[in-house]
Amino acid sequence: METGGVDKRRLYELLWGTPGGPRRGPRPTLTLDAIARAGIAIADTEGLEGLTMQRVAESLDVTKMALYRYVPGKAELVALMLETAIGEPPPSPAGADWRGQLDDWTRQIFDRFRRHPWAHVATVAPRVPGPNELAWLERVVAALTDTGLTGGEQLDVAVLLVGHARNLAQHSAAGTAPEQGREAAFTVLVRGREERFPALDAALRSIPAQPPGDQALDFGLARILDGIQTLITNRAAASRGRT
Amino acid sequence: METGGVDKRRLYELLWGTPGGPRRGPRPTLTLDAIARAGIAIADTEGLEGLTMQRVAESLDVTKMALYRYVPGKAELVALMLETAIGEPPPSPAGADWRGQLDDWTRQIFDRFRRHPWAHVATVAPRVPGPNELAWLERVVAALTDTGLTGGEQLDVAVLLVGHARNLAQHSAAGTAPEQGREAAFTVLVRGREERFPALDAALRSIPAQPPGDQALDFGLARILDGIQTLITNRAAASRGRT
DNA sequence: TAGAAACTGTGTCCGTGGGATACAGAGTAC
DNA sequence: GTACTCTGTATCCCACGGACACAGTTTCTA
Repeated sequence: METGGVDKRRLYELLWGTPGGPRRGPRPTLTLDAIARAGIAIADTEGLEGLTMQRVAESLDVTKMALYRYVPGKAELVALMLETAIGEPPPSPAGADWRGQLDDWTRQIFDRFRRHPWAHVATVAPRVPGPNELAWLERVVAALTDTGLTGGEQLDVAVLLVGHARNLAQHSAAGTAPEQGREAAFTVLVRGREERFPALDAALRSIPAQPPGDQALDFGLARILDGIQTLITNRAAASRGRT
Repeated sequence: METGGVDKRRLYELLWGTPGGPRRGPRPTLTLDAIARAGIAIADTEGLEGLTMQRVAESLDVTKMALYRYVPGKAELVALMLETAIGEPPPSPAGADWRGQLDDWTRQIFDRFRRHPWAHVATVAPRVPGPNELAWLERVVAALTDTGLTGGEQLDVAVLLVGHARNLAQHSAAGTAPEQGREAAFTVLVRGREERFPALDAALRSIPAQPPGDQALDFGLARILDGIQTLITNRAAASRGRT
């Protein structure tokens, strides 16, 4: 249960360390990558609660304790899984402006989070970011270079976008459940209590059916990008006015 | 460890049920509210990992198993804690337009999430919303009535805002740690690898010092509200053009 | 070429935490 | 007063994370 204590020193080595030269002793039968992928496979289907050192070991045909030769503990394993699951960022769309790049970026990372629902939980606690995670961040900042935004604002945009993608991926994963989306649950709860939630009742009634795709992702992303657009435009205007 | 299985039937009764009439047998020594508050006190200081049925029971001077007379399990306890910790939504600011209301709403719920960092984790899994949670949602939808947005869009706005507040509350809580904010950690990692993360390096260099307050919250919130503003304006213009 | 050193995988053990179950006492309805 | 029902408790079980000592294997060195 002790998933809170993370050995930062060893975790850094795990994420950023190089394979290293020849070593003495018997050859390792496993690799960090194989362990991470085995863990990802389990967590993808059963969630982080179903992720057990025992089960990871079983799927690799080793004993539970053998894993501890590679990974300090479960918390570090999850961190490694996260870095592997996110992977390297895909190439930016060629010839796109900042808006096109950020739009694509957000959908790409949304896709990663949706494929690995446990990643949301894994990213809640403050953590040591891995190379892939920093590479994704680099993309956002690079897209915003020369837009007039400060460095801090560029990072704020990244926080805003990844937060939205992560949040909506969670909703999307929840919608996969047989309960047919959150709106249905809301409707059931509001029914019979319309006088207590009048606006909510009206809103729910106006929704024709379960919207198919990632409508909430699109909606929020468009609002956010519009808002950034406004800032860039206003700042450029102010800058021109000052000179 | 079995925190995944939630008894929806009993959870609904727990959150929405009425106290009920006189019962036979000895009087209960505890109340649901007292249990929830005891759990909140523990989780606020030690996180959900430190929340143990044993510890909750100890702080109430009862046996661990006594709690199971009130709560089906730990998962349901956390759900009850969440509903209690969020509480009823505060009154809307008088005379504010939709933007003022949503701005205030977001900061209020941000405050709740910041005071109870475990709430982020507790809201990851799909769950049965309680009366307080629905009341908060009602506020957003009510604020957006008569803005021209559809019911679905009003809900999307709520998702967007609560996601942002929750996301930033997590960052804020992480900043409370002695590590002095995430930017510092990024800087350390980027140092020596500037050729790999050039844009990120430039952005980090341009940040003078740790910004004091909730700058990222303000930034994202302003962008989101600007984006909603744009949508409302454009739709109103289109509507006028059509008539 | 023979240790010696270092590393890997394993078996065993422990602490902790969630939860089931059976039971004794307390309070209420008839 | 008696039967019924509800409460709190004591005891038990199992799953899981992790420590530790040991045996086997490979490589470096004398």
